[in-house]
Amino acid sequence: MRRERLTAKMLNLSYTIESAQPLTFYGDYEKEFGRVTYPVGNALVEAEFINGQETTISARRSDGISVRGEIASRFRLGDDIVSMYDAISTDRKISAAIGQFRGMRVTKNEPWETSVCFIISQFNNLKRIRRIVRNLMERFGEPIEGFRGETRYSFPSAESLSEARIEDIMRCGTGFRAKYIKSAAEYCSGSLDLDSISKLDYNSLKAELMEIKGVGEKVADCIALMGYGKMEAFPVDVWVKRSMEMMYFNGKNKSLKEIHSYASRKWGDMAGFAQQYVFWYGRSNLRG
DNA sequence: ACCCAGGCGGGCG
DNA sequence: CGCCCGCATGGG
Repeated sequence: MRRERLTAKMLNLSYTIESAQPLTFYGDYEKEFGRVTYPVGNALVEAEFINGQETTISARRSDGISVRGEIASRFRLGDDIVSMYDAISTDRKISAAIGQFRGMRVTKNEPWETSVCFIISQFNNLKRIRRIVRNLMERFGEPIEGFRGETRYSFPSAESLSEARIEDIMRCGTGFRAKYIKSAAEYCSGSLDLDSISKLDYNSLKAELMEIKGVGEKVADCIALMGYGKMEAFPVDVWVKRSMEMMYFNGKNKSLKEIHSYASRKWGDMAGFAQQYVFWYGRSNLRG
């Protein structure tokens, strides 16, 4: 497979891959090589990131299709990253977060895969989310031969998971989320077309997503942000709540509604980009 | 042993 | 609307 090259500025692969996005859960990241490998449909994509003045990306995919579109879309290479940083650098607190993780990008992933990852994320921790997703891929995905002869797996489709037995889904370690996965798979392989709702505006999209059992406000915001690229979405989990309270409310307890409206006023249509920094900054520095 | 994790559905006032 | 509870599982 021929490699293709792209360039990007201010793109840090480690922060992007490690910061609890879908590629954190189903991508294989080899830090020492700056290389990430992940399935796209039943094909495999490999991308190596070489840091320099700009970041050079050398990528290939297993099915012979040009990989450029996939990389450009996944890592949002068309974004004007300078003006995005400009838009969210509103104060010293967020600037500190940006300074610590400069180059961390919000990725744009496949909606179904994003939905499953964040349904699993509820009341869970990063390590377990990753293991559960891997188990689902091994059990319900299709095997793909890796670039070095190793066996990897595709992300299981909604159709295949809709036919799975709950107890077999549970066997992947999903716990009480198994019924949500099964029901979401039935819904998304049946009456809901996740592709067709991509044209909706943020609020309508979020409402549609919340019709999926197991998808509440936070998960819907994660799917809107990382599955549909809605940068105004601002998912508030325990870490974002904690961080926002520390950064902007003197550590005082605030409701989700207050945090949402504050973030929306402050960062507007770039709130989701800011959220990734608030989240990862808080989780990295406040933990323990 | 106890507490927590990128929350949600359901029931109640 | 807001509040409270239970929930599978594994790691600290």
